[in-house]
Amino acid sequence: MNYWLMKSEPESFSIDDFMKRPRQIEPWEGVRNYQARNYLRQMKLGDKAFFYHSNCKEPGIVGIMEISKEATPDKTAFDKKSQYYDPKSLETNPRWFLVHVHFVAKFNSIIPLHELKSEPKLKNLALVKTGSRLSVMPVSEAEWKTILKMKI
DNA sequence: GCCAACGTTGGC
DNA sequence: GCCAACGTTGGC
Repeated sequence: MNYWLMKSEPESFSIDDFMKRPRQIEPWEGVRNYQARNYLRQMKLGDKAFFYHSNCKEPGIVGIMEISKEATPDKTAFDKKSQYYDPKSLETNPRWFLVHVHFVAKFNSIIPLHELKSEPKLKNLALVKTGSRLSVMPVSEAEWKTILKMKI
């Protein structure tokens, strides 16, 4: 099994929004970065991912989700009315992909970014490297376990 | 294929 | 809201 970390801005989609969804299966739309896209395409059914809140008052890891469907074309790229529309992504040759995820757990408390940064075992995690803007990134099994131990 | 200009991300 | 550090675009 592979492990991942995926960012979401809580103002558009938070862990609480995720919990409230009755079927709790969501398309992870709108990734428009090639490196992140390539990671999405590597994801396998049953892989687990940390849910990370970005661009907010308290950035950090807030829970866990699981990949419920492997990569398929992100159809919002074909939709002129979508904020994620990309005229260069053609239905005959899609540029952007998404995975579907389902909710697994919300942590009792956030693991804040500053704690992740101060943990030496996580120094290779893309998230804590200066200037990293990746919204989808791999997490090693060792890093996954380290982060789980940081929960209160 | 270089690289300046521009747009975006995301912590602070 | 600021702005550094990125990624992308497009002229040449």
